[in-house]
Amino acid sequence: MNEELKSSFNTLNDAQKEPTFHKEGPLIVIAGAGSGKTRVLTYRIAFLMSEGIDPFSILALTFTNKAAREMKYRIGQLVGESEAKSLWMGTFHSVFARILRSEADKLGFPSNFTIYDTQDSDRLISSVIKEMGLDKDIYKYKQIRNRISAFKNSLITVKAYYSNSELQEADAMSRRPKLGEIYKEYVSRCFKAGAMDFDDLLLKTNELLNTHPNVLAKYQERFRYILVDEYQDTNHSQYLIVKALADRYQNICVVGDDAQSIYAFRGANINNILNFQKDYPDVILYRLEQNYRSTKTIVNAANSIISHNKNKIDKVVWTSNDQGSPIQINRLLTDSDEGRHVASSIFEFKMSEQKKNSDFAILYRTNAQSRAMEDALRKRDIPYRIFGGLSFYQRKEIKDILAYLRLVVNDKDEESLKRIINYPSRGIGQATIDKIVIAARHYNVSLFEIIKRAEELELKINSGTLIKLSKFSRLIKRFQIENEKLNAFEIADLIIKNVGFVIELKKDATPEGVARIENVEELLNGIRDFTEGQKEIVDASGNLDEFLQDIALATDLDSKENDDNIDRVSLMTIHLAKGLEFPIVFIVGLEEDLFPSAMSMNTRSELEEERRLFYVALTRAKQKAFLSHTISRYRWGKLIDSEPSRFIEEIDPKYVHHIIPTDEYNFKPLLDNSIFDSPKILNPNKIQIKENLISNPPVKKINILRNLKDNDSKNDKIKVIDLKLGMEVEHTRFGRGIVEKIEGKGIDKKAIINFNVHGPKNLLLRFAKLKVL
DNA sequence: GATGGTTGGGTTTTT
DNA sequence: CCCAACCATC
Repeated sequence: MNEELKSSFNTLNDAQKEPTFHKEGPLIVIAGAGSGKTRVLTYRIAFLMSEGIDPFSILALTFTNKAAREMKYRIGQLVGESEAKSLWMGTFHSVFARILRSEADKLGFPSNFTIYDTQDSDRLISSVIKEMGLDKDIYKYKQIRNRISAFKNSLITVKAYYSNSELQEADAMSRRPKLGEIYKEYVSRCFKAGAMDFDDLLLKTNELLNTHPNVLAKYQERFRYILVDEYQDTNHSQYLIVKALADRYQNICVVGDDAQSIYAFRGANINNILNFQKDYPDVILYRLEQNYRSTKTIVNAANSIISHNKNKIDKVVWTSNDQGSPIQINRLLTDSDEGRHVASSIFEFKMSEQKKNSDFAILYRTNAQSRAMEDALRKRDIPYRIFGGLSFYQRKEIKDILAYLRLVVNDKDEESLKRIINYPSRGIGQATIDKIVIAARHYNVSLFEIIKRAEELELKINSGTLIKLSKFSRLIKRFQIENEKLNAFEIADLIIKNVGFVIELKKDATPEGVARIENVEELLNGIRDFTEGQKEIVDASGNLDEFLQDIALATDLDSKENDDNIDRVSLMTIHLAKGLEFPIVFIVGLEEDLFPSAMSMNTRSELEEERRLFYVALTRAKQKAFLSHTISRYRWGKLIDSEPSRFIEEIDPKYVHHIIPTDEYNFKPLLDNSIFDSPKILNPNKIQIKENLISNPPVKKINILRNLKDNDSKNDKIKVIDLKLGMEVEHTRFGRGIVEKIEGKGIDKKAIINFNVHGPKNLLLRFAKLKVL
């Protein structure tokens, strides 16, 4: 080992060194938040390589491709870039997709199989339900998709389903006796389309390893050292893959934290980590409990939250960092107030403490919450970046183009074909497609095969439509021929020009339409960059197959980040924030039914997962954490009252500081006349007691606004702007508009105002920031 | 038979 | 607010 490497190993603490230098045999690292588990994995791989182990025989499975890239880079810095390049590193999905492509023939799939995303799966399931003549209100495609996904993640194939009477009975009981048939048809349609969904990438890997002992032996020999990050988030299917591959040499290293298990909804099984010691009796368990990331306040507050969970491995996360400042809890009136509060806090921090935008993160439970934050940040001219949500590759205009590209590579891909056969509109409608579908089922061939041979088959399609079909099939065939000669960029450019996407999109001159054209340009630029990049890789061709494979599993978190260095605030869901850290973190929307989500309050285990999610959120913060909740929030375009999340009370009160801002518009007058009185800092428990006194008998849902109203109806001090029909008004956000309708009385008075730019809006006047002109 | 407008229903989290 | 299914029109 060279001196330089040796000295970098000395930056590890003793607890971290032990698993890093563990040589042979299974090990598990239970690592608390911020305890440097990524460092351990990185250094461990560097250590193995410095011991002379071939990087080609090391497999490291990470949770995101970005994490893999970063780790590879850091290992490259430690042991040399060229060495690090040969490491097998990536997500389960991307690593095994790659293996499946090279072994696809053994499973009867083409090596350039298509990967169906969730939307493709949904559409396929919907059409199966429709074709089977089932009631779509009973057989809801989303529920069916979730159930099929759960089956696949537990390795319950169609065959296994039919030999399990319990599952069948459960479905019969829930009025879905045909579920097995849908499952069967879905699987067979995917197979015929040469397509795998996300779950198949794992399921088929299991199938491959189970049914081909020679293939299993090959990969067991190759991957002599296997490392798995975020092991608490693996599902049964992933667990079995790892178990099979590690069986020969047992050099398996898993790292995880049961307190951060937040993917049970996707089939993650916390027992994988809890039972690891049973699977590998010789395992050595290491614990990393010292947190290097956060202040004492944050670490202790997080511990106090997680102590409310019953199901957990006992460990004590501690830190020798400073105490830090208390966690601030802010109560705001509405979601837009919450946005303003976050934006102005960031603004003030930047002024007073010289912080960069990238020091801040805003974390939320659902993607929909980003909007209020974006609006407020934009108003303050604070640059931001949103991670997740609708990813670039999921946008309609991009998916349309990708559908052409996918169809050219794999013309059996039914979902792609259906998507673009009449886009841009070429006069091939639903009735024609239905006939083609029937014929395809009858002859047991793909839809495209039928279209190619439409004229020779007697399909009862009129001659005009037949000509249109033949034109379409010639178009695709021409692209296929060109694709043999061209690289990804050239063929994509050719297709986009020939199909006339841009002309189609230019019909829409709205800002959104213009943005779509820009997205198409961005896609082309992306393909060009990809093609250029592939030239440097030895075995790569830079053709369309490779590009589609590359993007099929790409996420926003993976791709966009390194392409610009603009200093921005990060916005993302808590799920996406796992593994990341920020000096200052805002966790917004801490309200019952939102966080914890209304969907996860049925069982204790679901609630515990929400609590772990909150734990993850809080432990992202290095220096300061701000929590906020609102009294009412727009949901589905309606104002909904909300009560504070139970999680707020679960934090040990020693570490929190409740704040009611007084500078918010409309907020102070309300307070002055109400139960809140003057103190700025108050204890939420007190409020609750008072409310319960006011509204007798105690109401289950604490409705602060209603209580205020009752209080105020006596002295009637709330001022609601006086509007009359036809008045012209100005709104801080929507601009100018005309009052079209007024309804309700007093504090509940609402008005429909038709805004010049934003169209008609129904506004609650006690909140609306309106000025009469 | 195709197209476009309207309505009504549904929204957790992600590879 | 966004998407899918439905219905009326060309």
